Amino acid sequence: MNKINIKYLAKELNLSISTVSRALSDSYEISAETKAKVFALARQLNYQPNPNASGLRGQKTKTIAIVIPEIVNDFFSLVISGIEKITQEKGYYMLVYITHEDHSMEVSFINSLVKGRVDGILLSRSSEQDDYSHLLELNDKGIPLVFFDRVCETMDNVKVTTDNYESSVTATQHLLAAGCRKIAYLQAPRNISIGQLRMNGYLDALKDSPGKQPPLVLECTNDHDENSMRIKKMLATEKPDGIFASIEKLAVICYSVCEQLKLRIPEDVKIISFSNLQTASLLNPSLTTITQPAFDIGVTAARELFKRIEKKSTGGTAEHVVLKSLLVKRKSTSTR
Amino acid sequence: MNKINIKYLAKELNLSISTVSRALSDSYEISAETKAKVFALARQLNYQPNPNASGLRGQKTKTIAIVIPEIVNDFFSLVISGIEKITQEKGYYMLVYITHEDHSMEVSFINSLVKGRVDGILLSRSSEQDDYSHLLELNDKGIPLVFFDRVCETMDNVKVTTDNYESSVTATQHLLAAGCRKIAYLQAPRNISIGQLRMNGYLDALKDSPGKQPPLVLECTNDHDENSMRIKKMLATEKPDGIFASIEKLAVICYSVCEQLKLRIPEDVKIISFSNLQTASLLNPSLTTITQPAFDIGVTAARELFKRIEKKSTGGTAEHVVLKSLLVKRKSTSTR
DNA sequence: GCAAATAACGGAAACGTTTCCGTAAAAAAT
DNA sequence: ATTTTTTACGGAAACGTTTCCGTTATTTGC
Repeated sequence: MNKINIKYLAKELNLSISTVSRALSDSYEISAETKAKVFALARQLNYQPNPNASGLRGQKTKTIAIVIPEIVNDFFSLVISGIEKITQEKGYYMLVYITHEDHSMEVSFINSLVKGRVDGILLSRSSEQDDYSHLLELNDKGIPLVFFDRVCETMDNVKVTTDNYESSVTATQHLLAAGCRKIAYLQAPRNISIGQLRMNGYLDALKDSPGKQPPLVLECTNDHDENSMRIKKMLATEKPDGIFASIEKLAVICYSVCEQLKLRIPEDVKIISFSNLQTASLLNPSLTTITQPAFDIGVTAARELFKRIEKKSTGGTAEHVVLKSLLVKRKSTSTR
Repeated sequence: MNKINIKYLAKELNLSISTVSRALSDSYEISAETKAKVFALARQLNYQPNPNASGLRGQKTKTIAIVIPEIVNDFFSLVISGIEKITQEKGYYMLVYITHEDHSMEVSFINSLVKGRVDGILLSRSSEQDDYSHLLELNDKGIPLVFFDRVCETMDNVKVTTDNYESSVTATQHLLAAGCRKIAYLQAPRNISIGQLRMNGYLDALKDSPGKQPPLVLECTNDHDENSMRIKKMLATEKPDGIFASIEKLAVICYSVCEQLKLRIPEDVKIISFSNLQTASLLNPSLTTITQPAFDIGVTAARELFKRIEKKSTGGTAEHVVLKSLLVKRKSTSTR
């Protein structure tokens, strides 16, 4: 039924297959009149080249893959938006894969991509395991790979992140300036690359502070209820007057826990968090955030990827693009 | 460099190409020993079939497309999650396209898919224009198409929606029971299929109410600031004591506007909205919602799609699956 | 005015699968 | 003991492109 292929066009126009193909790709070898005729018929019949055939022949797919840990999350949604914008501009397709923070899913998915299903990959690592042989294989096969947000420090690929360390310093200083004397840091589970940077920012800011208050780090897990319990216990025993959540999810838990413990925000405890929550300003009370330029991260990462795809030079200058996050002050850290 | 194909395996094992291919697909024509040998080597060399080649030969792509109006939205994120779950189970890939509520983008994307890039399509319509010839073409070409949420009523494809009408009745009755005497309905822009159903529920609920209060419908646009202005004006002049937002975005605007006008929620005006906001319970005040089973919508729609893909019978029984939404009562409609 | 360059096109190979068809040997049926 | 069936495999076509190599005409160079 789908007989509108090059062969059909060729027969219809009394031309050879190669001529039609060349005409469609606007080759210089074809006369203007012939091109016009071919284009006219192609448009009239709504000819669309078979992607499998061109992909098979040219080893191109016009498709990129994006691998993320989760999707019900405004940060990743915004990143996807940004990537999608560039992808559409370039006329490419976007394959989405969600690892659900499961390293083995990341591995199996990447392994299924090494065979030329996509022209390039955008990746935010699931959990920061030491094992990244599956990613090295991509480099071996020459498939461009660009990291964003949760990168692999030890690999020599392009990375797009934000100024995690500096932002953490800023956030901590903001809490200090708001009068906090005991600031707890909620550490996100298993993601060394950004997690370590953020924590270092917190630690260093405390170290440089006038009061030199000792750090109070609460390690969190991937389990919501477990985190809730730990935070509740920490709030009850340690009684911090400031909380710095390294990820949004933990800040949200704090809100619930504070309500349970009848702790008032910001009077009893001030809260700040890395977050891209669209409704941050509508929360009760509105949440002070370090907001990452998520959309720009997507745009930038995609642009970097297409540079490699088009140049076909995967190696070489492995830049590290760092975008700036923004401190948005709201009521959860207000002094009154 | 990517020389690990069937031909290579065949040469290595001293077998013919066809034998290897059949062994890999577990054909009954191949002896157990041969299969074992082939599998062993394939696994050892991490052989992955070339998707373009199999796609070209078999007209299969192991890929589906999902087309949505936007992605920075918990409803659609959750739907994607559900779809992705099934897609992973089936070993398929998922192409994502965002139309940004632009009908022409929907058309051009669908047109680029008719040529066998995907085995099936999941679609939530952008704006409900009358023109759906591009979708009819999919049926002509035999590419399975399943609608979800924003469906095309007049087409004979599978549709997965929620009980929009009944939920709207419930929501309106909830406001009535909370004592509202003047309930405004915020109508979402341009999407007849669910929009009309939801509004009808509101209208009918009012009609059947004891007070028989007249309807108060505010038509909204796709422009945030414009909506904000209209809502502010409506609140100031009409002074409703209840607001029923047909989509989440409009409810969020109400929160901002109410703050500007110093209107207290729920004392001065109660608000209910269709919404899948994850942070609904953390808003100031927490928002009463009609919550759609977004994840289930994704799962169901994907299952329906795979039924058609596997049966290869696009026509036939075009069911309409209706899932139930849930009324979650929170403070924005509390009576005290 | 003849060799050389160019313009415009056709034939066919190649990409990696899957599958139709064929066929030798072994097993089963008569 | 011969015919028929089954088992297990090989050869080659086909999917729809792109591109390498020709091959004619026509134009250009000298």
